[in-house]
Amino acid sequence: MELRQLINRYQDATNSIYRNVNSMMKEKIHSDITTDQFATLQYIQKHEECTSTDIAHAFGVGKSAVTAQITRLYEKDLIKRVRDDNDRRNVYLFVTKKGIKLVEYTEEEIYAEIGKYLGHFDEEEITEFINSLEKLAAIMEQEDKTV
Amino acid sequence: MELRQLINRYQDATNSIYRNVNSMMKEKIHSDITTDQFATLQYIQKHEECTSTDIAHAFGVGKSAVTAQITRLYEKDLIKRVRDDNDRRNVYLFVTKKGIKLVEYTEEEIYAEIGKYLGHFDEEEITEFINSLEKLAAIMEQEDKTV
DNA sequence: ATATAATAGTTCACTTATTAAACTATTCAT
DNA sequence: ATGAATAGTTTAATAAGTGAACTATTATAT
Repeated sequence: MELRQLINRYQDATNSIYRNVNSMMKEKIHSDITTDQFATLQYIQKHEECTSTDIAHAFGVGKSAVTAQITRLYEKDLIKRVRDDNDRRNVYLFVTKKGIKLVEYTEEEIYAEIGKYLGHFDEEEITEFINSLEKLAAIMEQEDKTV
Repeated sequence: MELRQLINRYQDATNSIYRNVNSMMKEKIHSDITTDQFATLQYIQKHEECTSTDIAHAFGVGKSAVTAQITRLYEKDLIKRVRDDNDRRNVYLFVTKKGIKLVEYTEEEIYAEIGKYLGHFDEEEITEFINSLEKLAAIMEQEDKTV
């Protein structure tokens, strides 16, 4: 099997998955926030007390993009901004009660949906698959640093 | 292993891969077009004589988004729009010579890069991995239709 | 001790990508 | 021949991103 063909298959499959995950997420988010905003909210919930800079690194975007993003969440009362009194440059981010409710409810729905998909795979196939994904991710991160 | 954990691992890995692929593509596209624009250009090259509607379906976006997208490519002299004389509603899309050059050159670079990543996997692991990806994609497409 | 660097976050101006609705032009169907 | 359907575009709005300039604060180096 040729590299070129494998890459095309990889591209087609990941594009299709990406598109489907996105539209599924849109369906499951019963709120006026976008999938991007939900991803950021979810990140903040999983990394309480994180900063804008953390998010910028995690998502690979500039700080100004994050400011805009978290401002949208802030205006919807989904997150809190808490200035550090020891180092007043830092602003720590927290999810509000309203935000936690939204994340938890939406995650339930999304997990149920993904569970349905994964029902078509047996345990071994899933773990092998995720192991390969993680291996690929790790290689890419490394390759990035050495450049 | 719990579903929730598997999903988190899946999410983290795919996010990381998506981010890395994107930034790698940005590096490799030696032109003033975005990764989205390149993806559209690549699609047109692989599906010569396709229409805006085809692209809208393939990428899961509205027709007006595609009009905007292909207008950007058109203004950069990368594609041609050819009105069908038998059914003058249709506009068929073609990549110009300049566009073909850009796609071919960039694909070389991207394939070389991805080849480097895949060098860390053995043949069997890759095909298993891509098979699982395609299976997941197929399941999602189906699930979508039944809803 | 103070001037200079660095860091964290925000603002600003601009571009890209997207949506939904209204619109034009054309073809199909009864 | 009229009304419905289709293909594509335009328009107005929003979201998301960049990069540069800016504010405020802290660290460092002579």
